[in-house]
Amino acid sequence: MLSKKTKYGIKALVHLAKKEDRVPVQISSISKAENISQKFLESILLTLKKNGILGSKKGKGGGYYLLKDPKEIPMTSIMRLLEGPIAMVPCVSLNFYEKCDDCPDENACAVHNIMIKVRDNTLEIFRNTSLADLSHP
Amino acid sequence: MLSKKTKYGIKALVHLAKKEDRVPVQISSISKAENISQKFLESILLTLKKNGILGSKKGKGGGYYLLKDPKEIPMTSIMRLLEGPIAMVPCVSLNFYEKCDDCPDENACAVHNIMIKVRDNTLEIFRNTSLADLSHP
DNA sequence: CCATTAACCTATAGACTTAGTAGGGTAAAT
DNA sequence: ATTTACCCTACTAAGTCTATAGGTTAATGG
Repeated sequence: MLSKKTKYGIKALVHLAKKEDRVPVQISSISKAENISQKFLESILLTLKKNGILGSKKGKGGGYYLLKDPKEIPMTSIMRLLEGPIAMVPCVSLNFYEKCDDCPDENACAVHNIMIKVRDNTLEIFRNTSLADLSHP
Repeated sequence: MLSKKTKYGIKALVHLAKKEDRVPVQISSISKAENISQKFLESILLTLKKNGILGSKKGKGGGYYLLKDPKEIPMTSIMRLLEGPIAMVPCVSLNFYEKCDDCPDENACAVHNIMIKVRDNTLEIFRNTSLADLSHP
């Protein structure tokens, strides 16, 4: 299940991508338009900023804006940043790998093998979908 | 992320599917072979029994056994039973649908639309994978 | 018929995560 | 100087996950 954090984060990014110019948008503005708790959204936008997706400007007329072209922001980055691993099991995760305690041999594990398939499939979708694709469906 | 409940459940089912005959296998036996806490496994097998996947026999020589041919048990059933929805968001779930509080129009929602893609892809894999496929890789 | 075996059932608890809330501090425009 | 809005820390209520404990019921063997 996708966390609300990720869901809200994506919605906010799409909101920003839909603006043609790069004029800063205020948190309160996004929060109202997308029905997201302002304080919660604040923390989400902050992590997006710290990870190089968003820029911000303080003071009057300030707000958040995209640092890159929406075409250059793939879903994989957004998901890994907000949600964490894309794989359903840590032992098949590319970026967040962890060995299973109970599994003596990964290659012989039925769960492992099918979850690799699922991961590859999901990854393919996320790799081929950018923020730009999300913004004009 | 896949819960341990689901993971253990799949492992136990594969374990049973690998036995050629339908002789009952005891919880303790599966628990040892698969490195699963016995009591936890007990509750998992019980829900599999209540939902028509497994049969059981009490007393000496008792245990759990598959009720159907492994070919006839698709991953979709196992996943929905143990893990719940296959979709990443309730608003794109076929069997566990729920409307989002924050979303005025599902069809206009970017998250909704990409998650439908992911769901369809994952579903295709799970539909075309049976317990038999898991058991001889 | 009685002892043994193993499934069945209920309750509970510790650890962890989620989805926020509260409340202020800091920097930059005007 | 004052407004505006970003930035940060801490906390918490609720829920889920992963079990554990302990007793009950039913089948089998002698």
